[in-house]
Amino acid sequence: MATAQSFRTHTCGELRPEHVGQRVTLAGWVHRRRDHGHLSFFDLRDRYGITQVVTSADEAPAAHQAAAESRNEWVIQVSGAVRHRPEGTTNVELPTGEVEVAVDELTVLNESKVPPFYVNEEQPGLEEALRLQYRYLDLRRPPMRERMLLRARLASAVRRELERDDFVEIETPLLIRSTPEGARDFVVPARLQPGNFYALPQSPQQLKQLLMVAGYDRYYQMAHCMRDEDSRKDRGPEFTQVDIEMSFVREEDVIATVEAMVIAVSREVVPDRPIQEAPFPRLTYEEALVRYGSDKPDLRFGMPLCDLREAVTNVEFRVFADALSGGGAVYAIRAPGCASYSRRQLDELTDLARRHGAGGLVHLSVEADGSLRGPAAKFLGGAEASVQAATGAEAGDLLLVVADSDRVAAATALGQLRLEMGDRLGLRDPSVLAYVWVHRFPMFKWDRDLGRWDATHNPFSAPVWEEAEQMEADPGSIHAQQYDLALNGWELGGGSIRIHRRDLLERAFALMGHTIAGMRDQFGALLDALEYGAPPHGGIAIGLERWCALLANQDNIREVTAFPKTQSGSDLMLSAPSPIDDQQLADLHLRVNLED
RNA sequence: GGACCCGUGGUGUAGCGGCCCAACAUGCCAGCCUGUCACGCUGGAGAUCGCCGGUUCGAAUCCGGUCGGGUCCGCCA
Repeated sequence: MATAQSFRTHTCGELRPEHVGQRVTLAGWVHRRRDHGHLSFFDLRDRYGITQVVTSADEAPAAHQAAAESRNEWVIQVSGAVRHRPEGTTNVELPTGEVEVAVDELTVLNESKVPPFYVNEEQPGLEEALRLQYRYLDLRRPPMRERMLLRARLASAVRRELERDDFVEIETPLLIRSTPEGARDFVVPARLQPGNFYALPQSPQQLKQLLMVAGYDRYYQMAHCMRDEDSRKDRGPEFTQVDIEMSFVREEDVIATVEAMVIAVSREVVPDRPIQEAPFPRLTYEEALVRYGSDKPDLRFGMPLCDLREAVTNVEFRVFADALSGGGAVYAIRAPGCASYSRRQLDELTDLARRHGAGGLVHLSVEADGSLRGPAAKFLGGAEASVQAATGAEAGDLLLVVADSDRVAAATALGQLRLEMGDRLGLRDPSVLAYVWVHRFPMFKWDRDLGRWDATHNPFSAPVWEEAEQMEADPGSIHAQQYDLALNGWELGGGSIRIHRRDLLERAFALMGHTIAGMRDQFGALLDALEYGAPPHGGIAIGLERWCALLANQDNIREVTAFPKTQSGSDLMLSAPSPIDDQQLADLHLRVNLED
């Protein structure tokens, strides 16, 4: 309950029958007015709710006159007695719906222009650009307000859980050093050091590891991070991560600690959303890839990928044979009851598969007599039965098959089709929270463009200790102590046990083509620190906006961000970015070159 | 860097070569209305169809470009 103030005695979400008879003062926005001439009703709104206030020409002529002149979104202050609404006129939709305020005094605190969109109604088709331009009005709208309050409760619950568990919040700087690893940096010119630049953090990765060396063995922070990369609905140029790091822990310990926090927070913040499975299931990266075609699988539904290698091994169909002989794979999913899909629907699915890297899509309908129908059916030779056995297909089902000489490409393309079919068949229950850990990622992947091995995740991640010796001998075979947390098909966060010994970190970096001098230059502080008693440590970072969006059942992080950027990085309200004037440029020793 | 979709009174939509100096709903303004809660009734104002150029006798409608927004690939953890 908010502290009492002189402007108001109560909020607009507060009054109940127990207040009847009291004289109260409320202040808020005119949400909607219903003017009956001699009697008028106002819904008065603030962030706590809506209360109906009434003016009457007979009882309070001056207030009634002021009410008649008031308009939506004006800010007014009203005083009067709380009374029961007459029999049969209560509003069960409103928590305050049993009472109303009989206004005897109305003060207009500020007028409002007619807003560019409805503040008092949901408007599904409303142009997002307009909402962003007038974000302060958009944020007034109850659904947006609920999401902002949910986000606040989420962050608050996270803090409470972590602090209860002895974590300390430590802020790290926003002006740090640029490193070429990872995403492109946002950069800030250093006025006092002409020609030099700070970078804004992509994450406080090195700093939190240094805090471990410093002995703050349980650190967390609501860390603002910036990455100068193209936006998506689940990522923007700036975001907040729940950044966590712990010392004297193994992978088990971090997972257990974070999982307990996530469960407690979820139950507190969205008590009506069931957690599908707790303890959270754990999949290795390999299992996730092979069963769901994703390293962030949506476990709310089944429809697993089926490996058709055995089933089609003797089939002469070129698409399959080439994929298999090329070291690839043939995977299928079974879409129950979709055998009657139209040409158009199948084309859409084929297009989706292609967009996600598949060469094409083979579709087979299971006929009533058990035979398979489809353009590729005639090439299957005698393999129909084995394909059906491998997929469990029954009459009326649709089989979607992707073959590729790159097994990861085949699986991920089909993984996208799985999600699409999950949507089309309504299998992705919007109420359920299906958290899942994915771990044991390959430590390195071969980067064809760079011609060298590169870290699959964060370059500071430790290898599985028992595998570390083979690092140089067979980089592709070893795994990182890396774990991602996924929720309903989104990557919520990721972390790892870090390398805490300098020699091992140098070996890992060397493998990725770094020279000793280059390492010293970019990561000197961390390398040095590892020589001063760095404890074994590891952590995780959870994307707050993604988590919040999922808890709010939104599929876009802008819906849980107060002032988001557009896809092209603009702030439509502030008109940022913008040019700066010549004097500012001169102070920063910068010259703008807009050629090419 | 690329692909696709969207852009018509304040807002959301319809119109997709002449019947459109543009229709509907809502909002807005005015009048009436003493129990409404998307109050109701009556009347009124309001857009040259994102912008530029082209095709055509004729363009909101077709074509090209451009700007803004979105989704996706690349990128990004």
